[in-house]
Amino acid sequence: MIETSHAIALLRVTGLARNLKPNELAAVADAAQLREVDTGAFFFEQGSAADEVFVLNRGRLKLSETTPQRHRVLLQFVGPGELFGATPFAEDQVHPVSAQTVRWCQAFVWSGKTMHELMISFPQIPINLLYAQSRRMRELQHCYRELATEPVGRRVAHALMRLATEAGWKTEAGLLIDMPLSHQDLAEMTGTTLYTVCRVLRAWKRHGLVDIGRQRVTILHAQGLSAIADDPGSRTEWPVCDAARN
Amino acid sequence: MIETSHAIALLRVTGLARNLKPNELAAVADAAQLREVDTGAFFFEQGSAADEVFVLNRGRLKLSETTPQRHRVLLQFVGPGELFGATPFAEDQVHPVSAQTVRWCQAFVWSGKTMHELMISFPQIPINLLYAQSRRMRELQHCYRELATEPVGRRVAHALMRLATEAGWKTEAGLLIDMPLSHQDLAEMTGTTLYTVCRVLRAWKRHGLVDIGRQRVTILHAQGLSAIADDPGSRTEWPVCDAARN
DNA sequence: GTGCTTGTTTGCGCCAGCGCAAAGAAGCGG
DNA sequence: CCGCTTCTTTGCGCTGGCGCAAACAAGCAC
Repeated sequence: MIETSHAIALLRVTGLARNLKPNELAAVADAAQLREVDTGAFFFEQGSAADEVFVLNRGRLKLSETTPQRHRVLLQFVGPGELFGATPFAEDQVHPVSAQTVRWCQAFVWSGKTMHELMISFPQIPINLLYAQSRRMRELQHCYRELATEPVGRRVAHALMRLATEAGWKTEAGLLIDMPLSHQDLAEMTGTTLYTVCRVLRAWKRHGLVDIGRQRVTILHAQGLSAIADDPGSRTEWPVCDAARN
Repeated sequence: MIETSHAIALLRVTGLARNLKPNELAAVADAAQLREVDTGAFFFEQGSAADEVFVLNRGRLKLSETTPQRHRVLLQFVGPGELFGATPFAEDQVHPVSAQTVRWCQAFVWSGKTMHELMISFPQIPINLLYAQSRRMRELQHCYRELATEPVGRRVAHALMRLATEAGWKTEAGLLIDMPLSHQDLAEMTGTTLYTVCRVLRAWKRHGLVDIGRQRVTILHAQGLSAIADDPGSRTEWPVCDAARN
């Protein structure tokens, strides 16, 4: 009942509730709670018990995994309409990742039990979830392949391009990535260090490809970046030190 | 009708058909074809149209992705009872990976349309698929994290331990990984080169941890390997060159 | 057997990227 | 405005791992 028509409209286009009839959609929405979390706080933390499914309504958050040695890996940014924390669908009910917000967030929440009942009642739901997972799986496979085979520069360029599609904001200067994004974040996204990210970005700035500020990146020349990210031919190599040291 | 009771028994415990009633299981089995593929041949190749879902009945195969630059990444080995090629559940119906057998294989096959009908009729199926995907997702996330943060030695050790659980064969000498497995394969699994894999394995052989032959690895001291793979403390570093050059 | 293919081994040189250390610089709270 | 925290930048030295080249070995076809 608390859900506004706007929120329901979002749910409709979301992976979870696509192709549901209006009354089914209402049932799904009615079964949800809304939960709000402040900037920098967590929806859940790695290792904690997992018995809820989330769909983000407003805001943005990051899913990351921390190793025992305090290394961190940033697996995914989640934006409005996206599903996250769908771990009740695994045997051990423990969150493998942490979900930390990047700004104020609001999300739909279903308990594992509720969601299971909904899935039994509306077979379209597990099918939708399956599609969403498959898409995510492909993305992850792509990142894995990239990490295994591509040099850093490419990986960072590609990460920036993805962020731009997810959260790009057209300004007069260029395409601003509209969220706080530190070099550390980029490093954790691309399996490198903040030092290397800094050198890469600095070199690109010198060449007029991007503009950088504190936790802020603007893409000035998207085509150029794409070329670095994807172009399989010509300048396949643009190593970090060459770029940084001249 | 062609399915033997043995085959159906396998299907039953498989991710796909778990918790189905006997008559439902029969319907699922009846809707499947059986397909056989020789050693080294493909169930499907990267880039080809994807409109089928597979469950492997006998044999073993590998899923790999090749980049435009001819680099290859080995994403997963598939054994009996496991699902693969479940790409009809994504928008663009193109296989992102190749499925090459490692020995003679036999698999159940459903067309995308058939499977979709089955999923609508038996909601337990998409739920099962969702569970299977989630498990796989976690594995991939783990490999990604490992590739991003751990040194080669660890990654190779961990790959071997996983292979041992999937396809280990207890012999008098030790735990034989019961499939043809080249250094190249291991390199593609762990995001390194065959040279480095060779050096690592050679060093371990010298220390009595493993025994190596042509496309054959036997684990002699599983505990030692596990220590290298997982132990977060003590000898967190066992770099390749130190190990190889003394 | 002989030759061929495919996989393994190793020396050697090298370089992409790491990571410490230390100095800026941007923002925030009071 | 001041001090503190967090983020960014850069010099510098170093090393883990790459990758060529070339020899060796195991199996397979005939």
